[in-house]
Amino acid sequence: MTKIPDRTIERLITYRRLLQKQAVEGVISIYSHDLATLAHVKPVQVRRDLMEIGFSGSPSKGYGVQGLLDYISGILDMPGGTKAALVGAGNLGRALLSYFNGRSSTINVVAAFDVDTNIIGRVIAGCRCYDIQELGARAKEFGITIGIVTVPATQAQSAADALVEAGVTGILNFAPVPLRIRPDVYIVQVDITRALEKVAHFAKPQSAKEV
Amino acid sequence: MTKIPDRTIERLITYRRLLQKQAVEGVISIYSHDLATLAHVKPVQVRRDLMEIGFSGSPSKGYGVQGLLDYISGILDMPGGTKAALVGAGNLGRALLSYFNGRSSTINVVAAFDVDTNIIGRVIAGCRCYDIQELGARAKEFGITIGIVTVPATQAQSAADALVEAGVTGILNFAPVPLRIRPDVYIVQVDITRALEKVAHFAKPQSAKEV
DNA sequence: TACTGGCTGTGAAATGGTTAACAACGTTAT
DNA sequence: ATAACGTTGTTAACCATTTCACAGCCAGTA
Repeated sequence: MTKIPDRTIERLITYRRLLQKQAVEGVISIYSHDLATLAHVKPVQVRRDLMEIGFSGSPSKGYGVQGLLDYISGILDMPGGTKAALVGAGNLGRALLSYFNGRSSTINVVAAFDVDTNIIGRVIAGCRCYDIQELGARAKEFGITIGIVTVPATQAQSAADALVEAGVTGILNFAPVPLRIRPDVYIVQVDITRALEKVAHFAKPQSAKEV
Repeated sequence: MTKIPDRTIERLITYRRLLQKQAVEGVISIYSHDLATLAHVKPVQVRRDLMEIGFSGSPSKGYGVQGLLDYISGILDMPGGTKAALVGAGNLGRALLSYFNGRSSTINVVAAFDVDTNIIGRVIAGCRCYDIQELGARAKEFGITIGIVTVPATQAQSAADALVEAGVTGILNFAPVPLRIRPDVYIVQVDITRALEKVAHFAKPQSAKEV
């Protein structure tokens, strides 16, 4: 199979979430048109995405919900699940721990790490917080493959370096700093300050009717 | 001025952040090459972005740091600053309140709203939490123009509707649900669960050497 | 002054992603 | 059985964005 584009993967994740809801509501099959409406995209986009991954529907029936769900999960998920580590158990880190935990059955945040001795040893959302020094050892122990960075900007690069050193192959970075990392480690930057500033800009009255 | 592309705005926000750091370090002027390195983009991308907004540098001197900073801020910021409301003062909402507060001088989260009577009345990061019923009144009182949605998925749509009703022109949505809103209200979706799943997918060993 | 080097500014090409348009097909109704 | 309908699968056109390639310019140098 050729490489699936980044944007398509994002939409597949959205489709899966919507399909899960449809499945529990007892929907057996769904048209590209309906899935598109739910996902806020055009029907042809849905059909193209499913073509991309090689999933076929049938005319007059649409796509089988359960079949499509399993098919997408087969593409997205790591068999056996994914174990993640969170580095930086401050306000944001702890909130994300609670947020992520139990939301996905296939991705589990199994350990948190920090430098603050007040936090080390605590258990947050069923997840123990260790000294950052132990990252390498615990990563091996738990089989951690991805890392979540929620430290202050000044420490983001070294946190990322430590994660790479510990063998992770993907990093979710919440610090507002572009990370410099080996190209074989996949990075997703979630820049919430930038997102807020973006909203502020486009919400300006001018941006709609600029001269 | 013609409309500035979405992606360009995102980069301008990044440039500004990097330039601020350079400015305090005493850097007077900077080449597209250097700014590009800091932002993890190509030099030509920087030059094209600055061309897009009509800012000129000089050969052999590069771009004036302070001048560029002011120029970008003039484009991005609302004169007089932007007031935001946060709806949903749960774990994530409270963490974001602390995170945003004091980070930007031009965007202030001035009020939080929730339905939980245990939370209403509390002050988090210098920001009082009101009953969601008061949203309309407080929005006018404080001059709120953008909203941040951090409620559970099931209530995201109604929270967004309430914000639009209260007159906001932009929404930053953290709930994993595509919002259906008037097209003149600008929405930025920050889907952290999707971001995590995306990392998990691309961190799969297979995704590099798929059959 | 005339020359050189390295930078900016920008038309043009390339790339990546989205949308239009339509052929092929299964289901239903006649 | 077959015609009509509405859907899928897909090619080709389209659009936005990025990148290339190079002209124009400014400072420094002989």
